Amino acid sequence: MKKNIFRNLSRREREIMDIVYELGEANVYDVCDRMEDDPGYDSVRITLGILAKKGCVSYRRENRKYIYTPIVPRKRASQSAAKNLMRTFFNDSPKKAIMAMIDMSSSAMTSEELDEIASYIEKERKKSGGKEKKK
Amino acid sequence: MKKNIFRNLSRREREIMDIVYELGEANVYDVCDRMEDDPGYDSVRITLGILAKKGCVSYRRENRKYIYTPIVPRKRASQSAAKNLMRTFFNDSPKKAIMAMIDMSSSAMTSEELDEIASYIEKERKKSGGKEKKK
DNA sequence: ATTCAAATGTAAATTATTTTACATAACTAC
DNA sequence: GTAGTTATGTAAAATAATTTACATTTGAAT
Repeated sequence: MKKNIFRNLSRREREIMDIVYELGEANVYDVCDRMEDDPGYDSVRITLGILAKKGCVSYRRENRKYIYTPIVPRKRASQSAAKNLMRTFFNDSPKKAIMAMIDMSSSAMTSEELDEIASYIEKERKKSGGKEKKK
Repeated sequence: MKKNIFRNLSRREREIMDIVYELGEANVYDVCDRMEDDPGYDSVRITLGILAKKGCVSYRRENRKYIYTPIVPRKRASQSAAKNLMRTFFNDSPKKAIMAMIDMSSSAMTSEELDEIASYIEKERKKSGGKEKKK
C-alpha cells in the first residue's frame, strides 16, 4: 500500500512544496517571494535541495537560473491531497466532500460555471453509470 | 487577514489534529491506535497537551478518561483545508477543484449519489443564481 | 488502607529541522 | 582579467520538535 507521498515532509518542506505546486515550477527567488516570513535565500535553497534529494522536485538549468519542478505530477498530488481531505473531514465520502465544496463556493461561481459542473456530472453519470446501488 | 489556522502546527501535531478531526473526538489511546508508527502514549499525550495550549483542542473528563475535541469546528477547518487545496492545485478555481473531485470519484459513487449532487447544484444555482458573469 | 489505572506537570534527553556561514565553480559583462 | 550573479557543497550553529523519564494526583476496586 502506497503511503501518502507527502507525509514525511517537515513544515517548511511542505510549505515550499505547496508553493512549487502552486506555481508549477519555480526558482529559489520565486519561492522566497511567496513566503510570508522571509526565511532567506539560503534557507530556501537548502530546503529545495533537501526536497530534491527526497525526490520531491527535480531541477533544470535555464539561462542562468535553476528551476525546480515537482516530480509527482500535479494531478496525482492533488488527488492525494483531496483523498486526505475526504478522509479527515468527510468520512471518506466523496459526495459529502463535493457537496461541501459546492456549498462553500457556490456564491463565488457564476451560474455558467455551476451549469458546467452539472453537465460534467451528467456526462460522468452516463459514462460509467457510476457504481450500482447496493440492494 | 486571518491566516490559515493550522499553518503553525508541526508534522506530528498536524497528524494528530487530523486524527482528532477524523474521529470527532478522541482520547490518547484512540489517537495512538490510528498512528502508523507508534509514538508511545506519553509522546501523544504531550503533543495533545501542546495542541490544547495552542488552542487547537479542548478536553473534558468523562468517567476516568480525558477526551479531546477540536476547537475550530470541523466545518470551518474543512473549509480552510479545501481553500488550501484549491489555491495550491487549482489556481483558486472552485470549479476546477470540484470537477477534479468528481472526476476522481465518479466511479466510486452510485448514480444516485451523482444525481443528488446534480440536484444540489441545481438548488444552489436557483438560490443565489450564482455570481453574474462578467460582461 | 492498598493497589491500580488514568491522568497531570515538569524537565531532560534526543532527534530533526532550519538557518547561517564559508569556500568554490561557472558563466556574463565590463 | 575583475567583478558580479547564480549556482554548488559541506559543515556548524541555532531552534524546534519529539520522546522519555520521573514525581504526583485522583478516583475506583479490592
